[in-house]
Amino acid sequence: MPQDSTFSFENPEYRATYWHTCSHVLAQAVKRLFPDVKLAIGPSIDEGFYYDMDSPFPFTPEILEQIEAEMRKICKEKLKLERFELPRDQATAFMEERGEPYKVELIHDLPEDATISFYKQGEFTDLCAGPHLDSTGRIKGNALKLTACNAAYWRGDSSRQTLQRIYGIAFPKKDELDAYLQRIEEAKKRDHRRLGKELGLFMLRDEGPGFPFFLPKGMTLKNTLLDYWRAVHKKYGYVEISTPIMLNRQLWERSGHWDHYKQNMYTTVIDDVDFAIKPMNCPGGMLVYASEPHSYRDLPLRVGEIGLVHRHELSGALHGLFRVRCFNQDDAHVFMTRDQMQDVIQETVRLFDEVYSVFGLSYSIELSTMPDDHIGTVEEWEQNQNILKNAITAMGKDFVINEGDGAFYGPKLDFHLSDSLGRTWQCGTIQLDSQLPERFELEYTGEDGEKHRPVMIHRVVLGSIERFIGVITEHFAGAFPAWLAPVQVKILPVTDRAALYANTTANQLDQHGFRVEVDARNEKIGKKIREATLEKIPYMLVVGDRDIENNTVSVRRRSGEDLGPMTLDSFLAMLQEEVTQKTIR
RNA sequence: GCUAGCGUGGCUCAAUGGCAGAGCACAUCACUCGUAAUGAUGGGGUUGUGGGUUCGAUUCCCACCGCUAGCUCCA
Repeated sequence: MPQDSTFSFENPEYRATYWHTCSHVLAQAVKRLFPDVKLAIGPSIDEGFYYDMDSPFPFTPEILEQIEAEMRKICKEKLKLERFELPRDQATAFMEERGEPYKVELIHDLPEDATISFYKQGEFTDLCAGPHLDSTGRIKGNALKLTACNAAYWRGDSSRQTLQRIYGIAFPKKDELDAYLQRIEEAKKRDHRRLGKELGLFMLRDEGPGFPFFLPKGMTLKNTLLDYWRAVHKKYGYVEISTPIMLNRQLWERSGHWDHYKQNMYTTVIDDVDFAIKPMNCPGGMLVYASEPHSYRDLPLRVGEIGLVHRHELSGALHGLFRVRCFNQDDAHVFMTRDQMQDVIQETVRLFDEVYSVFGLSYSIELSTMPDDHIGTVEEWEQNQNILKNAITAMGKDFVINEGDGAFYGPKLDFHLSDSLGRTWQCGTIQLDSQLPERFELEYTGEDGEKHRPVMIHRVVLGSIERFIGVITEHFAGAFPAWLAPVQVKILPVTDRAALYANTTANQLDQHGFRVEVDARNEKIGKKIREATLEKIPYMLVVGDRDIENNTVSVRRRSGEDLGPMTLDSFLAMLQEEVTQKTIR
């Protein structure tokens, strides 16, 4: 591939090609150093590349350095990459001869009419569809780094061979690699597990793996978030309920969870009857709907629930607040007639837009379609998928299709928010469901006086309150906007003489509903400022003799901005405005 | 669950087959100070848990628990 201006590293296709060729260089280096290692697959990914290999020994950091050095050599050798094709039987023989069983399996599984192509660079040849750079000399050896080595299952199947995956990253310039590594370091600093500990938000203990404890400051954050959630939902016409955490087996059989979700459910026996702790809120919600008759005039009926659910996740999947075994879903079920579906979905997306914009979070939408393990007919699924598609298309929103990833009861729209590490987290979801109303025989009386079956959506905006708190902790690097900050104002008396004035000021702020603390320790003002800044408290009020005399407070932001002395009333007005507007600064 | 690595005061981290240490935090005392760390003194640890090897284990070995990275799965 020629390296002219159309093939800049900014171009995603060129970048993928560059990284893909890097993965071949990686494989070549490993084969030179360790001929016994068997090669599996080695693609480019969003950030860099990897190669899966079957090795009789683990790749230690020292070995990775050796491999990296060999890769640099290969780049310097400027080996030409040459493509050639072979018919299936010759291709198989070629890889069998080289002792590459994984490649043989890949060839075997290629479609009948597939072109089987290879890329050769020096003594090394790999099965590959391409494309590739024209020479290993195109790769900048000193801007290349192997970043990790981890386990991966052959073909992503946990019942098959565990392979070792070597990850790498590469750029055309050394400073771009340095900037990338710098960015990873920065991201580590805002890891919500670290900040959660430093800021006293939550903790995890060996006694309850995956079951987070919320500490006073984290609880304030969570409650403030929920206050906002309730206000928004009230505006959009929702009512709120709460359903039990544990319900009997019969209910879960009726909902389908006992058959489709049991491996993730915590169960127990009470008075010889099987019970399950709810992994989802829907069945309880169905019982509430079914508890009284409904008219078409009530629809759409929007019923919200902050529901605590428990799911038995694999121990290796647990990750701070991002992946836990018990969490609160900001759930809601909207019951409606079939012809209200499009409107309700659009209204829900508008609600999502409103909420996400408050946090300054961007998202992308994924449409997940019928999985293998599903209930309901194919026609119904297609019809429902089209309703979702049409609703968002009409709003001018883009989406990608995630084939076969729907819930077992219906297709869904997933909203993926981006975090500071560039990872995306599924938070919001809108799931269409005509199955549960059927199973629970939900009804409403139509205009015609006849009984009809409603349809419903399950939807969450924040997804899991816990995960969302993790996401925004990283997003804001712990410096929450004033409306959310667990402590909004810290009052810092300069000397003991200002202690009384500090307390009076604190009381006034408290009476106006602000969250305030006083740092009355016998420490220098510099130290108090330093610590309040590290605690990421939005506003510091320094009060000393001068302020007492002039009846002022000296205002400083956590950013270091010194707003100077002002009356408490001016400060109150400023803070009130910032909190009401939910300003991000 | 799988593969690899890790587990030392509240936190961040040293050290060693032979008396377990530092900084921060905490407590006490002095200092009363105006925008990112005042000083001194002191208390605090069965080195994740249980076994084993050894004269002696925090260090070596085994099992279990938990954590980290990734795979798988997912809000």
